[in-house]
Amino acid sequence: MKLTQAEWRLMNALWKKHPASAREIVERLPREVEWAYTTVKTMLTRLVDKGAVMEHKKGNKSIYDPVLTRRQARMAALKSVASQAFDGAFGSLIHFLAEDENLSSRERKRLIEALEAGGEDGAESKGGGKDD
Amino acid sequence: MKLTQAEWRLMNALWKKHPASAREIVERLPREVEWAYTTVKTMLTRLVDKGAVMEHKKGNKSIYDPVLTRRQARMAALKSVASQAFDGAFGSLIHFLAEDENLSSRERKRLIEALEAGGEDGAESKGGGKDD
DNA sequence: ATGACTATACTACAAATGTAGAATGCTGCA
DNA sequence: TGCAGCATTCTACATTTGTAGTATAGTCAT
Repeated sequence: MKLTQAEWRLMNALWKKHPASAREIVERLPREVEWAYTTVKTMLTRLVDKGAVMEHKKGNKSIYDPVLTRRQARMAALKSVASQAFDGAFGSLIHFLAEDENLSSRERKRLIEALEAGGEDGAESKGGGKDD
Repeated sequence: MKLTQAEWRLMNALWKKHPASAREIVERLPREVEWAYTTVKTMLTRLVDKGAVMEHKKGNKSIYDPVLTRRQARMAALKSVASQAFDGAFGSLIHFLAEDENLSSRERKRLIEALEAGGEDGAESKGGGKDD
């Protein structure tokens, strides 16, 4: 499931806390984003059509929940970049990043740790992955 | 400079070897991509308009060279994903990848090495980065 | 020269994306 | 019990993206 720029904004707001009404979502959007309420509604409808979001009526008003998880969306975004820009090779993407000289050495250290830890399928896979 | 999916295809073909004529580019596209010659021309024109490619007339025919380097394009793509999907934090993006259990431990090892090596601003910054 | 190609330039058009207004309907309060 | 205000639904429209056709013009071999 690929999200567009505008859709990411919406989804980010929804993932923050849900279920949420359109009104709540509007309020949570970053300051720079000044969308009309109806704009948000339109996009929510499109997201529902795409199956990324679920709509549920509480009386006459709609509340929304994500169906697509943040993790899934992130994965999809990265896969798409990898395939376009790195010959589909994830490794090559990561390598590119690892070489980025703008990465601070603090970051570097933390990453190395994450990499070392990530390998052992210990804590992660047992369902504890916070997903949305 | 952000490239679209189709533009990535063109640019990938152009980066392979340049300068190149539209005809040559068409031929280098991956098999699945069966674009009409004029389609490629149209897109090349758009890329020239965007400033990603440079056009140079040799007699009556056009030959093209990338202006945007592969490295730049990759950076831009990753920045865009980071900003949309990872709160703008590069580190967080990398972290996400580091945790991906599908990463083989060979990959993992290579990355750790790259990270350890990448820190020392040795060979890289002195202009040796192969760019396109 | 003229015909067969090939290249370029211009135009077209559908689908996706970003953005929002107008019409209509509910709802709670003065 | 009617209106002010918010929600929902429909419709609209500009821009970007993907894809290609047509018309025109240069070129090379006969």
